[in-house]
Amino acid sequence: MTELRRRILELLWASGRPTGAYELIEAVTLRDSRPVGPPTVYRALEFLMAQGLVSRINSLNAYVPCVHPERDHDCLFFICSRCRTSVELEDPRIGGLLAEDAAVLGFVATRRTVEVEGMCAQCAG
Amino acid sequence: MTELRRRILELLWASGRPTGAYELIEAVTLRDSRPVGPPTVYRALEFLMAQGLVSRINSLNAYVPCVHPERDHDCLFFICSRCRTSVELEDPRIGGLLAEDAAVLGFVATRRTVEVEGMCAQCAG
DNA sequence: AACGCAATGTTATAGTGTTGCTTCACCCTG
DNA sequence: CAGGGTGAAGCAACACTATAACATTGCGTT
Repeated sequence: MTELRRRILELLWASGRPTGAYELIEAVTLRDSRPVGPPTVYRALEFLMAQGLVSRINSLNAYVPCVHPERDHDCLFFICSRCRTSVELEDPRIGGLLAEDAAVLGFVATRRTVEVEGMCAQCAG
Repeated sequence: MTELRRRILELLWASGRPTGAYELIEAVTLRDSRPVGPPTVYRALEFLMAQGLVSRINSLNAYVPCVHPERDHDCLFFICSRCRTSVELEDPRIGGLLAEDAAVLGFVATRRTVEVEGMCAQCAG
């Protein structure tokens, strides 16, 4: 864990919502008062994802800090289209069903993406 | 359903694997011997998705024809990283669990993305 | 000092998607 | 048939997301 990587993780936590790579580039550039290129940030994100500290939300092209880095993440995301927040949840039953379906197909799974878009409780009123 | 939209749907079926928008642009351009711009293809894809005839695979930025356009699609995708094919499956139990989890959060779901990456039976040997 | 290695910097470019506006074809109505 | 409305498609430019290729830095080891 290096300075840059820690910084990006902090920025993600501080942001409180899924954050795009270019937003992070801008934020790091501002905070450190020096230009940071895309590859630098993408590499840091790649590292953080490999550690399970960050997840990518495919339907938004954005990144979020992972709530429970310690465990294997079976996590699903609920993404509010209104306020742009996301909630991460753990539901092992879903992983179980996916594993079951994969087994039927003879499919060897390596990664899962489960994302639900809609309106959060706050925004739905 | 217009000529262009039908053509794009045919190309997707013919391709047999998740296909990127720019691949489709190229294919239509070749087949019709005239240049087709991105907006044209993206609009057609949007239409086809609205009809439930096509789904977008977020983790690949690619599009696939939907296997069962008639039903509400609760579908999940198993995507082979080796041969680049994808298999669509229907498992209502997953939709059920997601609805349950959403209800706990007070979340009003509108769209789901469930994608599993790995190796298909053929490629896994 | 010389080397090896991992992380980061730099520049350019590839890939994906959208905006805004125009043009076309068709259908409807008078 | 003329005029007007509508939805689709054409077109140019641009915005956003991500990667390639190569150079540099810094640090630990020998």
